[in-house]
Amino acid sequence: MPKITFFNLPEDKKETLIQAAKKEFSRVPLYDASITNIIKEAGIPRGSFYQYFEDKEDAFFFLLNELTKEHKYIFIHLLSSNNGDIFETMIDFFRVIISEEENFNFLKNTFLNMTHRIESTFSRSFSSNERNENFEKFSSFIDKNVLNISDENELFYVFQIIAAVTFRSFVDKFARDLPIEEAMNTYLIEMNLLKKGLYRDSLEPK
Amino acid sequence: MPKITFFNLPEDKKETLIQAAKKEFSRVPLYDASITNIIKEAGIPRGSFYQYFEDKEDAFFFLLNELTKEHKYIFIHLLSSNNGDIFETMIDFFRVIISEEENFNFLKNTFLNMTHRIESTFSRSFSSNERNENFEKFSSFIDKNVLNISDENELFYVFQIIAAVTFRSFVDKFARDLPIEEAMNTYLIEMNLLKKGLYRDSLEPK
DNA sequence: GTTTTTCATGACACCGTGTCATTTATGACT
DNA sequence: AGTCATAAATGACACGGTGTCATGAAAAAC
Repeated sequence: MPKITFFNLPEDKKETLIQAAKKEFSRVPLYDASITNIIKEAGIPRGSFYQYFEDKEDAFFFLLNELTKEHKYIFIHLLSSNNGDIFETMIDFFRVIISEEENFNFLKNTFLNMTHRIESTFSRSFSSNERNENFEKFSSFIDKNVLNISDENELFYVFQIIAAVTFRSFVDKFARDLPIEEAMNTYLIEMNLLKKGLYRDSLEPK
Repeated sequence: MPKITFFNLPEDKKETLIQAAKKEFSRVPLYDASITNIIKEAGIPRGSFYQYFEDKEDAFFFLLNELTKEHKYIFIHLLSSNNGDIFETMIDFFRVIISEEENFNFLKNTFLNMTHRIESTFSRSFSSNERNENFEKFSSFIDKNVLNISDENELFYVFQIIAAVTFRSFVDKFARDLPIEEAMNTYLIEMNLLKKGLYRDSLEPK
């Protein structure tokens, strides 16, 4: 978390700083980003940066968190407009994220360098890798009737699977610079395979 | 790829260097690793390191590639002993990898900092995110009768899905330091969900 | 208007990387 | 066994980036 000093900053200076950081993290991934570039862009002295943030990571995760909050809002909205259908929601959500122009390069750098720590932060937007408040909250919105689960417990694993495949699809989209429709087609195929299952039931062939 | 000079090295010196690098990359992930530590451990001057490798990454990916070759060998062996059943094979494979004592910390650091580049390298052991020779080769070993696919083309996506979920399970195991049996249980549950499908067919309720 | 707390600033110490000029080893050819 | 050419070894050093800290300015409190 940024230091209190950062939050006390006048709105415009804060915004300048945020934009400068965003620009640098859009240029290169976290580990290649340089504080020197950020302060040059923002026009502040080096010492000030450390007045506001612990370090480079602190600034990065602050931005990522902000972005994630927006995504979470979008996700909940979509879930409700799809009447709790998790698959339809994921498909809509996938399209929204890969269509974002504003954050394209930031997202690209982030997805292509998705450490576990980054993934955990990002996951908060639509699922979670731990059973926390978030999971409980989302869980209540989900239509469980259409899911092939025997108890509430299995829902957690269903989430995990969908999240894993979705993450991978994001990475693929950015890594291979797929056009939106091509990424969507692939994602749709994978979601359908997930729905119907990968295994053929030997009792009812075909 | 390491430079020719490295491969020309006498076997024992090469081995010393490999062990030193492995030790450093087991201590910390790629980006935190220091060449200084590696050369100190190996007892060679700084300049020599650059005689052998392009840089830190070069050494890391060399090690990762070596490890991946072993994994690939294990995977093919398991696939054959399971008569081409991809699910049984993955489950055996998962257990083998998380049980490795020798490379535990190296793997942990690698999985928790799985950039796209690292994932691509690692993927070569059991699948691939591109349709390359590897995929074709593995494809021929797979028993497609038990899979719920209509054509050879869908097999690729089935692979993608299984790989995504498996990766995520690896990361989870290392991130939460799960005991082997607990990680196995979770993995089994997820593989079963993948097999039977996440969606309930509304035409045949329950 | 004085004291106290908060914020701004940039020089600097520190550390790691990658380079390069110089030295040393190897070994082929005569 | 000497000359030459190629390959390998070496460590000092330049460069660049990070984080700190002492000092000064500003704001707020009283």
